[in-house]
Amino acid sequence: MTERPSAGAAPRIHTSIARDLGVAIVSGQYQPGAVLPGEIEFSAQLKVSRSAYREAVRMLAAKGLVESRTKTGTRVSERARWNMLDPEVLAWAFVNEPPEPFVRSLFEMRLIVEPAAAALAAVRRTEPQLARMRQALEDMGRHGLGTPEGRQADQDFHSAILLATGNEPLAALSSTITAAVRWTTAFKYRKNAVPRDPLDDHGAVFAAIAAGDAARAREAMTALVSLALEDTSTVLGE
Amino acid sequence: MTERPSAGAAPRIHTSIARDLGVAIVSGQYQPGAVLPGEIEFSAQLKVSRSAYREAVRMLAAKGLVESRTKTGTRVSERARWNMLDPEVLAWAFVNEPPEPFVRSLFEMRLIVEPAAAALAAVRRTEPQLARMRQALEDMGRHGLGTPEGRQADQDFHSAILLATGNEPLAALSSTITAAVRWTTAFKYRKNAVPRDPLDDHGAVFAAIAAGDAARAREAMTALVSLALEDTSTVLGE
DNA sequence: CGCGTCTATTACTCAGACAATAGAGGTGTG
DNA sequence: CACACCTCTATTGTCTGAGTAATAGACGCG
Repeated sequence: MTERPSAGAAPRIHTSIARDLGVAIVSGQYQPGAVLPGEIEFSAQLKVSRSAYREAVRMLAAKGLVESRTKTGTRVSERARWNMLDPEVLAWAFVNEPPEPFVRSLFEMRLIVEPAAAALAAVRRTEPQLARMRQALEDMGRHGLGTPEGRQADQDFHSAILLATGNEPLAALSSTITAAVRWTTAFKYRKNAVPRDPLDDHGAVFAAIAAGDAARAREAMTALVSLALEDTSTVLGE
Repeated sequence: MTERPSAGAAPRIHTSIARDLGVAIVSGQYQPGAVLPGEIEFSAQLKVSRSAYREAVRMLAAKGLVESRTKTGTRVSERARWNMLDPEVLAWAFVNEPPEPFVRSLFEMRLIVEPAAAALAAVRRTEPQLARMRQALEDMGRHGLGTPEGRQADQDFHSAILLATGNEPLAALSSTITAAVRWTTAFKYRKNAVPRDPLDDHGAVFAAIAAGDAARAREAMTALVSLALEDTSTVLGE
């Protein structure tokens, strides 16, 4: 991308409060249906002003995690209302170790979306988009997935494909899927389970997209995600 | 669902401000990169307090529509950062007539996600989930898509299938897809283009899921969405 | 012409008050 | 005793006004 994601942003209190509360909620520390302490009490407890606390709650409400009503208070929404596709919510889910079925669900979603996206991208990709995939692939090879640069390149590769579908809602899944890629990859390396080098898999996808071969792109991407799931499964202890 | 969606909620100022601004942004009234007027000026212009205005901005920021930084001000984010899968953002996009390629993209996404979801649901659905689909189907038949009740039943049907995949991230797409269903259906009827009765298509999907036949469920759902796209296409003037 | 410094602008944070709402519990009436 | 209605209170919502912190851009210096 054109700018670094986590640089230059000063730490704002309402943001960090939202993050802390969000993590607590998605990790089950506050169960759905539970009501948070009142604004005055809770904001005092957190040592912040009521305004800052309220802004944090508004952010969580915008992501579907909580609902506020007068007199009733602010309560954690039922899980079905959570916006799990929101990149931030997904990131919060990976702060603590997420439950194994959840990780599996993410791969299942990737297995549905990414092969189809690769097929579309094979037909619609523009030259600059292709160049971006090539660049990402090259960076992956140079740095390896052990380095932050390499992982960034991995995410860029997947993101570029979704972007190349020319489908805005699909592209919106890009941030979700790259987040999933990021956390699962980091997860694997945290466990010191060094997997196969996935460079060949990525290369096959790229070749198919470059050739404009939709069917082959779909197959190659299916293989890629399946193998990534296998790698992760061994780490999850199956 | 267990509760009415739009009932019992008192109109809160920050919510309506967020809605108005959100609509203005997604409809292109504020271009990406444009900076909004300063907090003090803009809140005065909107005749609300700074707190209410700020809470509205926090909500928009949580959905990726704007970014605030000191000195720079609050500016509209680039479209790629927008969380188009957020149900509210999607709803805002349909307040004004959305561009035709966007509607088409939504159907393209549904064509990717829903058949796969139907296939999963055919294998994993529980008896209560099946009952909910049956109920929704029945309601659709009784009320017809011309009535709000019938449309609600249509959404419930699609929602129930996504829920029955047992995949939480996929289920999160439920609110997005039902929103898409809702607006495109309303759109068709607004144009007085009364389409075929889609009840048979839905019935075929249900039968396949009830029978546990994943392949047939996938095909039936593909047919359903394709036909819905055709109906919408004629309205869009092709 | 490059680079550090200064300043003005902007969002951010805080504090305290009042309004509006909804639930609880009491009250009156049949 | 049952039930509808009313009041009362706790909680979020809204407003005002002030002060703080960060930073983009101007400015001056080497």
